[in-house]
Amino acid sequence: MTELLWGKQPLPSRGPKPAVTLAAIAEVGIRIADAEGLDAVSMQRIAAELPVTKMALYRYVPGKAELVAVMSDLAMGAPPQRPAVPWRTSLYTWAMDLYDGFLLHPWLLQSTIGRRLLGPNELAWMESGISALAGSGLTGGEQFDSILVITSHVRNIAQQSTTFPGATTGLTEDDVNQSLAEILRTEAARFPHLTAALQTLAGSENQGLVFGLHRILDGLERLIQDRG
Amino acid sequence: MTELLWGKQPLPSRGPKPAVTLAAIAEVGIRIADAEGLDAVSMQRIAAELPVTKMALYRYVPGKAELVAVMSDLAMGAPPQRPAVPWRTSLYTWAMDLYDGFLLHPWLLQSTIGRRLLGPNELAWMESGISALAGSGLTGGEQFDSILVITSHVRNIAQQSTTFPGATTGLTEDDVNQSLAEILRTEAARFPHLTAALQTLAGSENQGLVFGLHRILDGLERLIQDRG
DNA sequence: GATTAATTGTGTCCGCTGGACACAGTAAAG
DNA sequence: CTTTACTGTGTCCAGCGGACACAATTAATC
Repeated sequence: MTELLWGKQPLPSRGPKPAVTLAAIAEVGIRIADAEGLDAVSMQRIAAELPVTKMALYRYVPGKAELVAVMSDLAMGAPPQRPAVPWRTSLYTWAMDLYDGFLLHPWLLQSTIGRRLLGPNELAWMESGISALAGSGLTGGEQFDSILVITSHVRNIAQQSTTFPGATTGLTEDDVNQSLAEILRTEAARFPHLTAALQTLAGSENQGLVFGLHRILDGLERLIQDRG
Repeated sequence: MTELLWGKQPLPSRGPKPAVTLAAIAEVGIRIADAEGLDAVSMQRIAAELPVTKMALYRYVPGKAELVAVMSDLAMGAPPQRPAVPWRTSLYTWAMDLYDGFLLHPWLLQSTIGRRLLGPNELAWMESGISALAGSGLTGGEQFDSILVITSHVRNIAQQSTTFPGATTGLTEDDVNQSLAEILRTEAARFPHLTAALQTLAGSENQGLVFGLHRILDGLERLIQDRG
């Protein structure tokens, strides 16, 4: 599996030339996932857009799970190179870059959950985030935990804001709000603080993203200052 | 759908008595998901543990997605009642309670992602979290965003720490670490800061959870103090 | 050059999934 | 007693991931 992700496949000597490549297979999968969601990606579907049949794909990848892992690391891409700036600015930009990536390939939110082996691009993203905190005085573990908190936040905001084909329930944000309003019309007594909070809700684009990001960075700042 | 989640089903007058109930169906689903993961939950499987056939289930629920939604809100349960304490302590406990819930039913991490209609229990959790910030001086939107950040963090930590049947790739944390160590043995030059951070990594149980939680709460504290 | 061994692509088959649909049985209202 | 509403069952379908045997192709070896 690690060999697949890192492209360290020993190329065979004998036998017919392969008709396709793992990268080409993954790219087709990415195209389908981008257009119709991760659920639309099936071995049949991928093979249909290549000059091979479904079963031929299993010569390049052991199973669908592994293929999705390869697709994910490929779609993630390398993190943008940014000039060296203070850690706070650097992490802010890093988070925004990450957010952009998730908007570009929303299915990554599905495919990169839970414990998994890390590919070169995902590791490069980690390296990029960690490097911002390299001279901060935090321990290695704290650096990891810090970028983990930021990643979690970015992920969940992206998950909420994006409406990507196939994966969600097909509900618009208005549907949810309308359902909530209807419920609170009859059950407001059970949820007083929630009802009150909804009165003063002025939703603007990306507000949740920057709000949470600033709170996390404020918290990190306090820790770093206490250390220094 | 809202009627399903909130149990507002108009009970019919004529016709045969239903052999089961929606709640009973959902409970069987929860038992299966707890034991074997969400992927093991199928209509066949549920029906096999009930005195009905698969197709009879569709008399109680329109489809599997809706059933999972009902299961989720039911398994979530009501948030524990806690005594009134300062907002910071209250949110800390709230986050820990949430974490415990996710460990109890790990599949909730799968089933409660993305935009969805809210059931009574999930709404009660929100109410409980919001109420901690009711007198803090934050706006309603800020209160929402605050508990959203905390929820994101708790979710992602739970996702990482739990090894629940069927859903994950079946990798242990050692597998991941070993793969990482092997990669860095040959590719350390590409990931210098990451390699350095790994040197001073002292992983202890729940460290990531409390670390991130304190950073977020520190950030909120600063905002609240600035307001007051 | 002929033979052997390794590798690729194909076709067939399987169990499983969610769900559509027609139909028979049951209970209450008229 | 008839009508009406409702429940449960059996059959059928397309699609999924994948196991497996088999033919075709190519390079290394004798």
